[in-house]
Amino acid sequence: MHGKVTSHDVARAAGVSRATVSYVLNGRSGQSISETTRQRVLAAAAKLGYAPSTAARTLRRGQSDLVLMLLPPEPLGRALAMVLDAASDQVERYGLRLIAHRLPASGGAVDLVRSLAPAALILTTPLAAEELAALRSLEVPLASLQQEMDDPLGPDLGIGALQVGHLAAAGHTRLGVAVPDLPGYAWRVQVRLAAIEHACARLGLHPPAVERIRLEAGDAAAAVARWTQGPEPVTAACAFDDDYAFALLSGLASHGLSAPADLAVIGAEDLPLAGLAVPPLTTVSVHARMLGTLFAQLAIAPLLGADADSSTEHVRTPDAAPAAQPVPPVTLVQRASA
Amino acid sequence: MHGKVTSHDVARAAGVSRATVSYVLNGRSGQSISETTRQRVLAAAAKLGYAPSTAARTLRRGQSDLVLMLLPPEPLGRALAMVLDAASDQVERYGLRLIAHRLPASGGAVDLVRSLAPAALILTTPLAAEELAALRSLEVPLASLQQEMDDPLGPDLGIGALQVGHLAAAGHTRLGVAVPDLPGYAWRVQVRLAAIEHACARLGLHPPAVERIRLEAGDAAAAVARWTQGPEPVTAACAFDDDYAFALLSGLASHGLSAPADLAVIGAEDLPLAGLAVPPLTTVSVHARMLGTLFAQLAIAPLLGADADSSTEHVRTPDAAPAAQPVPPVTLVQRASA
DNA sequence: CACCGTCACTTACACGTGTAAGTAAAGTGT
DNA sequence: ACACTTTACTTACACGTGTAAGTGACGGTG
Repeated sequence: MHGKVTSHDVARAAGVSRATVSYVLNGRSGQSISETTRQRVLAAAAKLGYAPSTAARTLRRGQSDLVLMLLPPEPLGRALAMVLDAASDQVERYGLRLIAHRLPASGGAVDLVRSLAPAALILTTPLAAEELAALRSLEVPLASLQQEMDDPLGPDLGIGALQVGHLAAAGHTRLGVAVPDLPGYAWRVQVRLAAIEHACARLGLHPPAVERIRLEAGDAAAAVARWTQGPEPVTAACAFDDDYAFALLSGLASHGLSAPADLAVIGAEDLPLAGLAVPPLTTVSVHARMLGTLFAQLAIAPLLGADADSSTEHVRTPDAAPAAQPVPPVTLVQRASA
Repeated sequence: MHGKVTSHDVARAAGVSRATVSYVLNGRSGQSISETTRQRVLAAAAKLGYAPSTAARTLRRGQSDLVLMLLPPEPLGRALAMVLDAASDQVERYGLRLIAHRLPASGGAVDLVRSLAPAALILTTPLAAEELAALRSLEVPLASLQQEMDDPLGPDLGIGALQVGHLAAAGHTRLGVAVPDLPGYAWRVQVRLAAIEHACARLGLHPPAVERIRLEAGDAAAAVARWTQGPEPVTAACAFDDDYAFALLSGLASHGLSAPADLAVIGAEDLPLAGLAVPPLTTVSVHARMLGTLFAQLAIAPLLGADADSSTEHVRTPDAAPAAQPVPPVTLVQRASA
């Protein structure tokens, strides 16, 4: 009952051959097993606490039952944490398991995937083009924020467009943008800025005034000062994050100003804290759980399609219908700050 | 260069036997290999892009090079995300890999560990006693927040004691505590409350007045009202989290009160936002990165000790000295709110 | 009674790796 | 010149699993 329990042990305990055990536990269709021995095997397996070795099973099948989620090198934000959560739930409905690995900045994703042989891959962080190409050539089903999301909503999920749209509808024409200047966030910042600039151009607004700040009152205050002074002041600002929106509110307060009168502020992510700010923060809510479910679905879909093939029929169909909902993954949450 | 590259392919390309490539790549000490063939093998492996199959290697060794970190069912907070980050860094210095798996509420940790055969285990979430016992009997090196941290600092890392100590030093004798009422946080809440109650008793304060609230302005305002009204009002409050501290500040504001005059408020976690609150939040900083490093070290240590044994000598010694620092993992950050 | 199909299994092999044991040639000591 | 160590490999096996192919026994049909 302790150390290692193999199917051989189960077979001996049940008084049958090892193959029989395998047939019983995997419910192979082509084979017929009498009900009595089937029960005997099941009982023996349960009693011994048998858990098949993923290593051996993976070696045999050429593919494991793990879905690998690659995380960005920077620490996870709340949104990504919930994506992980939801994806994990979804993946388990198919009898698979989700594991996450933080990708070091040095790369090495390809080797990991080669050696782990996961059933599917979920990318939540951008990769070098050649690394991505190498991954694709590995024939592992792959869902990527970088790529798959390119078409439907743009790689920033439409956050930038929603922010700009709301501010423009309120009559603002000169916008500011506050983003982190940390290297780890470079790609996401670039994507967001592109989306915001595109939206401004489409709506006929002036090009946005970008400020790269640290998450400190001083930095935020300086940015606010640069925006609000001068002949043609910025009247509204998009924050990269609710965190940065908080920083802007704090910066305003340190000048004796406040939102939305002196500067409208809109955040992104809808943190639990957003409603507690003074004034309550208008923000863009990211339905992270839904995104996670969607990602998992995208990654697993090819495995289901190949159900007819002999290679990957170990993927269970789920109990309840999962059906990725067509709800937009981001929505505006209007409060008082913009 | 595409699909699967096995050591057999490398051997053929280098014109040697498969065993030779294994000896070369694993740098076995007992064997002697001529420098010329060694280079030939290395070149062939690099050219073909060979990555050894973890499955086969794990099967052979009986133990994989993965360190498994089990995450709680609830979404990760910032602190835990940074623990993951740091642990991942530390583990990779030893040539191992860290993967994280979100533990479903239903359990099933034992089966996962049995089948994955990880080199070590890091628990960041409590398990049922019997499940923990089963894990321990698996002989996998295990570092657990639940257990290992019991002695040095108590399972709440000393956060509660630090909070109470600071408030007591400022002359407060009647304290309130604000904690979440979400079921997912039940264990952590219980641990924190125990620590706070213990600290209050030790310092001769009155037993704390506990309020279980949701992260909403209304709930927080009600809690503040119950504390501040009455014949013997609470004058200071410990929040479970900086999030809950923000909620308390918001609750105070909605009554026209403010910290620390009407109610001193102390948080925990030192979010980036903490310094941006009005007033800036006094809080307990958790050195999450250091904790992560420490955990990883704790988990890996048994593998290093067994270096003399033949079982697990594939763990590399790190390039730089890692040396878990004896710095306390939590420190007080005094700002204005308490 | 011979024949055939179905049932309920068992035997045998492959997956890719690490490593103990074997082997042939070259070097070394007396 | 012969034994004996050292060098530089190769051959062979085991890890635990999934599954194709094989094997009796049994039941039914001609």
